[in-house]
Amino acid sequence: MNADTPPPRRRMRADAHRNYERLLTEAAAAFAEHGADFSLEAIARRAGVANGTLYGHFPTRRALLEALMGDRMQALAATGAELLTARSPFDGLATWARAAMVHTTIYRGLGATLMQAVEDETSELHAACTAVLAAGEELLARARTAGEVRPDVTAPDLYALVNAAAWAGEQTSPPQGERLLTFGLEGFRASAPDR
Amino acid sequence: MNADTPPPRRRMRADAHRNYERLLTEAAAAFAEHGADFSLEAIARRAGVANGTLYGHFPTRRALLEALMGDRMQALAATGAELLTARSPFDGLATWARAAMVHTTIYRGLGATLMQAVEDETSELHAACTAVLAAGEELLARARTAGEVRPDVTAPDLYALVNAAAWAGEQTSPPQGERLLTFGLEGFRASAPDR
DNA sequence: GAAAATATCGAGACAGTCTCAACTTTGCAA
DNA sequence: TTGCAAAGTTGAGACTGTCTCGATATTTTC
Repeated sequence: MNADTPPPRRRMRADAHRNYERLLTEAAAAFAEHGADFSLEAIARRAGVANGTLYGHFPTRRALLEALMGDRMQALAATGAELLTARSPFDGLATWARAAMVHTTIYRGLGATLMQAVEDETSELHAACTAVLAAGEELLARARTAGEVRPDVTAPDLYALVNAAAWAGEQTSPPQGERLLTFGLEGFRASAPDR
Repeated sequence: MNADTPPPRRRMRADAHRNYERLLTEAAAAFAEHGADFSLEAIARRAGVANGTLYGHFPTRRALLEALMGDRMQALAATGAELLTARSPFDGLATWARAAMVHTTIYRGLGATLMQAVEDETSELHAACTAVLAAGEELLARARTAGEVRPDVTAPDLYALVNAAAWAGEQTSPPQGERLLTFGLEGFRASAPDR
């Protein structure tokens, strides 16, 4: 994954590219196993590189997380677009929301970063977040038009719900994210469908 | 607040009690201003005490937070009991949930501690959490009986919702906790009231 | 194949958590 | 009142983590 991505504008030196990839790989493994707060120093060590090298490629933890999440976010947006053709607009929305929650849960503690990225225009992830938000908005719009969700539910509401549910799931021992998400989605529903 | 609370079993030495109170006061101020992650070292300094003294009284950050929250939690439980007489059971529940969210928001980043405390039987706060959960359950039960909430909504669901909404509010720049809480509560509502 | 450009290295400054042996203060009992 | 054991405090220091930067090494380019 993320095989040939030279992130800055000009081409990277061969050794630099190697280290860059190695760092991403190790970071992904470490974050998946220990959460998004795992020591950067330890990641550099695991990647067989001095910590200065890590900071050279990724000035902040967020930059590293963002490099890791970019593709994933785009994929999530794409999934959203596919679900636009779901039989029931509401179900499409709900399915997507669940996928988004799984996505957030990939690294424990990731939610906060994702919430910040959406508001911070300078974030590498901002474009990806915008795409995700747009995907959410399309799903919402369709459900709204079908009279299946309340007219005042916004894409940021959906985004916040997904991340908050993921957060709650991380805090509870039989993870409670699913339940919270379900209730929240029910709350989005227009009160009297038709029957 | 918390004027005369000798927390351990045997009476505390006068100077120890003084320091204990001083630490609580400074910690409350610092956490309120800078969030629950504020440096313990700095709190000790502000309290005019060596950091070893702080650790002597509060072995962990959580212990300090717990000492700070105990009374507050009990008060929240009491508020719940009062709201049992609200005109509409659902409104009583909703009002209480909002109060609980404000309560969680007292220190930025507190939510995680509160979520852990409810599950950890060894926590100082566990009893207080249980009281809060019980208060929530009573409000839920009343609303359930009145047919105003779904039968499958539990007190832990309510607790998780409140804390998750508080968390979300901390992450968003016009705080979105209120909205999320509202949607969640709507999701708790029984589908077809009567009209 | 050597200069220029680009990366890496790792020591060290800094901040935070937490511990512990030496020291000080308090309260009680004679 | 005194004095001493118990209780409490102190602050240096071990440790972990973040982040920077001058010296050094590797690649690329011509």
